[in-house]
Amino acid sequence: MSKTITISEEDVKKWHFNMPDEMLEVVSNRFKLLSEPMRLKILRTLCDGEHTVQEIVNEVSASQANISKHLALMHDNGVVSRRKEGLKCYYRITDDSIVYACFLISKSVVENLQDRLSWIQKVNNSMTA
Amino acid sequence: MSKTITISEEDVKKWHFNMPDEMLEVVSNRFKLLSEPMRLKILRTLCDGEHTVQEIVNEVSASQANISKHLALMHDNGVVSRRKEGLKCYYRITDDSIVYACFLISKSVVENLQDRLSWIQKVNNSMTA
DNA sequence: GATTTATATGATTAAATAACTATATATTCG
DNA sequence: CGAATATATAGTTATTTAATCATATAAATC
Repeated sequence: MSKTITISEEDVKKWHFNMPDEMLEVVSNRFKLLSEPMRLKILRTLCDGEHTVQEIVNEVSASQANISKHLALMHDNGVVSRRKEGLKCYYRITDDSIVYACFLISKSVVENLQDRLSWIQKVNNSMTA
Repeated sequence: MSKTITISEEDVKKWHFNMPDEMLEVVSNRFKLLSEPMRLKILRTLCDGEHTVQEIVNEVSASQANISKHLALMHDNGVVSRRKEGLKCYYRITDDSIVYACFLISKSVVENLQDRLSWIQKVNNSMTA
């Protein structure tokens, strides 16, 4: 039995009616947090559970300082949580809904690309016909 | 009967395993597109159907040039679609999954804020007790 | 065809920020 | 205590980009 998340059209209606400008600012910040490939790589790594900074550094091949800054930023914004054990520091994704959102956006992007592809193919067919 | 979208844990697992670096770049671009308050305001306006540029300008109170640029950017990326009728140009949201993602992210942000609030309240209670 | 209206586009400026280098902190072990 | 290891943090630089102003296109109306 798999955990699922369901969003209804009413939920979305609520979004559009209840969202004041100030809230949109906060939401846009969260989107900005997810708008860096490096941070998405980190999140992809953290998808299967907690990892140390070093493990992440090795996985995504970037400098330790860079990874630390990205982790600090995401931690400040509550996207990842931290647990210290001796010298090591374990990071994990705070809330799965972030990953769900990543999935949704990816899906949307792929659908866009497919739509364009089918147009190109139509044009291509009519040109080679 | 309401339209719903459902995401399972398996979907998310797929995300994390199938997502190559190049795809993460594309996904991060989509997130970047949603990381501007002004563009979220535009999308909030477009939630209830298509609107002309002027209608949007009036709704979000920004300059026409600014709105036009944001709309052009979102159109280039397939987030909004366009329909011209005489002098007027009607924009609409191409794919509802964008709005679903906005809802998910908003939900996540609100949950974060609530968690913090409950901590603050605990501390506050213990200090005033 | 000239004017008005709706939208788009170029150029400029100011602000945000990712990556890098160097350094600091903090914990473990000898 | 001193050395080694793991992580965090300043400071700098280069790049990106949102907003603005001015102008261009393009359709409708007189």
